[in-house]
Amino acid sequence: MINITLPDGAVRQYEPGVSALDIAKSISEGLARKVLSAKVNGEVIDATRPITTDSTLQLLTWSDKEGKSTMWHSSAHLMAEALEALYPGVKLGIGPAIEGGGFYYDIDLGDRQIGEEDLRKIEVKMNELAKQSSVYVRKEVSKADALQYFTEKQDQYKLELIEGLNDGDITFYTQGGFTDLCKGPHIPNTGFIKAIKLTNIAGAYWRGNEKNKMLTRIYGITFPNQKELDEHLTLLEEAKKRDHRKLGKELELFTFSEKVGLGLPLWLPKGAMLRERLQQFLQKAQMDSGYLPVVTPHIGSKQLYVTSGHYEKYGKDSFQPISTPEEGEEFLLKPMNCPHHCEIYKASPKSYKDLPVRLAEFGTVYRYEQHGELHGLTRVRGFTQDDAHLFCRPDQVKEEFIKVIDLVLYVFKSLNFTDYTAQISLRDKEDRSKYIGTDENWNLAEQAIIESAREKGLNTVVEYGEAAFYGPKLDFMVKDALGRKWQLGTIQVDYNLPERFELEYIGADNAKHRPVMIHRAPFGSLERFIAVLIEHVAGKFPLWLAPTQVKILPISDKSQAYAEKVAELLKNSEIRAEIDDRSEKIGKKIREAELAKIPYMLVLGEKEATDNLVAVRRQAKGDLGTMEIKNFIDLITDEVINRKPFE
RNA sequence: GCUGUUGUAGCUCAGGGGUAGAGCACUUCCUUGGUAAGGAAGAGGUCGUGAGUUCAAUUCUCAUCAACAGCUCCA
Repeated sequence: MINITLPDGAVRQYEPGVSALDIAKSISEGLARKVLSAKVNGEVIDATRPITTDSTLQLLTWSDKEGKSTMWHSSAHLMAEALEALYPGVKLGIGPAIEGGGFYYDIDLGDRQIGEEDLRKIEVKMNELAKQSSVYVRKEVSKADALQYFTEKQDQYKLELIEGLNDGDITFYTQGGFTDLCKGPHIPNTGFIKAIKLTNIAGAYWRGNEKNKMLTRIYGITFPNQKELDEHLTLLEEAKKRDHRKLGKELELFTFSEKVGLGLPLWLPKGAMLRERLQQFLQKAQMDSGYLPVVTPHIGSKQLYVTSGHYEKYGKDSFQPISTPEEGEEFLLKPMNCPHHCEIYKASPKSYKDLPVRLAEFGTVYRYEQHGELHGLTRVRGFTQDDAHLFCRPDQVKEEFIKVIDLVLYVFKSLNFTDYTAQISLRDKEDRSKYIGTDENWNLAEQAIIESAREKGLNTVVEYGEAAFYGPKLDFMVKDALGRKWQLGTIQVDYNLPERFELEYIGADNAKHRPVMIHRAPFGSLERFIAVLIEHVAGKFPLWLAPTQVKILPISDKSQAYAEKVAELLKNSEIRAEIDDRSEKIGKKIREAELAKIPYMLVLGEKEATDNLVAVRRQAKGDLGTMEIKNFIDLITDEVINRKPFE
């Protein structure tokens, strides 16, 4: 007998060779019907695999992340089965579950093209196959057999995958008439898949390489019942309503113009006010933390970027140099502020007592982004970084780095960004050719980041190959309405630029030393930050940021004079208020202010004018009753000072 | 840049081989109304751009530009 330890600590005894599904059945039939896969000694496997030794066991169902993942991966196989049935000769690439939910399969349809109608047909076929409750059968195969199978099938993609695998590690899974190369795990049978939705078709390069053939990727998602699918679709609809591109237009925050150029946002008055609020907020925090403001031009001589190394790395993929008409001098639109700041550092000799020097600038930069990359405000060609560069002594690096983490966390906290991941972006483990600088410096920098993040107790993930070409980064990633991840705050340790610019300070020993540079931007860029902010708050900005805080709604033009008086009082208290003096009914004025997501509305009529009161209405909440003007001002001021969220 | 989808009024969208329509917004007039849409009239578009097919193209075909989804990229 073997001992099976369950998550609650209970230990049960079974015959060797028992499966997770058998164990589930021994607990309850109901549970057994829900088991999708199992975690045995920390490894997720088929619920039907035999367990032969003492083990810990967690039964995975739809409520577990890994359970969902198993279901979706099996759904990808089900889709592949349907595709083979509908389109004989289709070649299959890979078909995994996706982290954010659902699955895809990359396929080569040859000369065939498919569209939306085809997706519906495939869904029908999948449903038909699912109903057969075909069992997913696992089989270990030798490399030779695996190669032979897919050679007969003439599937070069699978053959390529098998070539990269070791003999002995290869398994096939078969359900119904379909067999795929797969390491598993899978759900017990296709009958678990009750609701299917294929969402979209897109192109994807084989193995993610631009030089390879582009395959057709079909995305889908499945659920154990129709209700959950419907809920999921509703949720997607809701998310689309929070899209910053849609809200940016509706709330008149920003716009784009083809004539101005792609990816070059135009900030409208309300958006500009929001932006300025954020800038002032961060400027204040930076002033308090010993940063010094600097201002640098939007272009810099090409030589500046040759020195920094950016020209060699990105010169070809940048806006090309602009030249003077007579002398043929060459300048680049600045794609980053660091080189300029290095030259500011160099403007005067530095003593070790001067360090750290913290130079801050809201620097607008221009980068050539591939056409297909442009995306609302999150990926643009002209944007403003809340940039700063800290020049410090090696012994100050960690302390400074930690202070920067604190600043980023302060910013995130002030804006209620609680759901972020701190990503430690290091060099690619194999390919180091794309990085500049010595191994020694890289190791120092990577070490500094890892230690600082650990000391701050950040919840981190390490990503190899995500470092900048000159140094490792600590990136703060936040998701948008649709769950796509974006990098906002970033902190980078850099030993390279100080060398390239020959930055120095005189140490206590009266000798020259090289400072270390820290790049940091808590927002990342104002554009991207605001985009994510809009989606997070669904356009309902906290009062301290709201472009218009109060809309004054006189009931008729008899109350116009009183409305103006109230507006004046609010203005004196630095409250951003507007009067809606149109000859419209109060109901309509309220409706429009509600839709514009204005936090507070003041309904002013003859009653209020007589008693010197304001009737307050809160967006989405309704009538709050009347109060003294002074009390209303206090209410607003308190909410602004404490940076309360909208609720 | 690549694959696919889309492109009609300021916005959201309908239509369709015989040179265009709705709602909202806008302008004017009437209305002075108490917590999510008062009424009337008016103005507004060479149907993304260019070419081809046709007696005739906004509609069909091709190219091109842009947006969207994904891929690749992201100093």
